[in-house]
Amino acid sequence: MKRIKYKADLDAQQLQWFQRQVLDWYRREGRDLPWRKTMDPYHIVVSEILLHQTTVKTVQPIYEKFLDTFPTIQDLAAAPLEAVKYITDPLGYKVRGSWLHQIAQTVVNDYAGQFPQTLEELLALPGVGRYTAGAVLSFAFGNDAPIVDTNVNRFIGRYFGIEYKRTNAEIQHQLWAVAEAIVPTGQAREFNNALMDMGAMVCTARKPYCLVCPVSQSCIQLQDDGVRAAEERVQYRIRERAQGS
DNA sequence: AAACCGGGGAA
DNA sequence: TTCCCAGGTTT
Repeated sequence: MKRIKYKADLDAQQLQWFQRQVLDWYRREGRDLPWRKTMDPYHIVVSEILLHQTTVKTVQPIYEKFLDTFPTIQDLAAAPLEAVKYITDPLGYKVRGSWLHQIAQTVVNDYAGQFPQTLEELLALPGVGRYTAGAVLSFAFGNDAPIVDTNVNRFIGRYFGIEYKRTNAEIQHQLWAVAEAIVPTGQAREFNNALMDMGAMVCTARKPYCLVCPVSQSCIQLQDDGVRAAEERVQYRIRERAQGS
């Protein structure tokens, strides 16, 4: 795989290989998470907003408690804001409780309880940016919509040789363009989850597990780091394993 | 483009 | 202690 900046740089053959490797790995090693058992857009939105800058482990019990307390979007819309914040505030970023409350009221009052299914309408909801909108479109509605969260940002940034740590507009545009170009037709739900799990479990922020990465052989970042860095990375993980996780 | 919001876990 | 976490909004 060559270093790419635009989707025109993608080689169709190599892209197909990449998609296959990532999907196969996901079917073997992917995480089984509560919000992956549903396609209800209400459940998806709740999970995604709770997951903003918040770890999966921290969110899981809160997610269960939230839906247990507000089983339907009508329940959430009718609840007092304080009851919502009581559950969500302990996570930090305390504005998220009111975001969810407002979203519920908007969907119930303006959309007859049915979530909007267009990018534009979703982006108009409070607390819903490009990532969350893409998550709803792909996870709930099965659209071939891309997502770029911190995991995807890092994984495809490294693999395709994009300077993912820089936050300027051009880099972000490139990452989104690549994320959109690599989604396999009709498989966005599974593939987007796979990309996130790769970022969370293999292509980690610190000390990535290149040793067990299914696409390491064509990773630009690994090539740039060189053989010596790659070897050190492997040795680090071997020592770690010897000490017993 | 940079600041801001935040508690919690891992290194 | 620092770094990082399924981001988005405001300045």
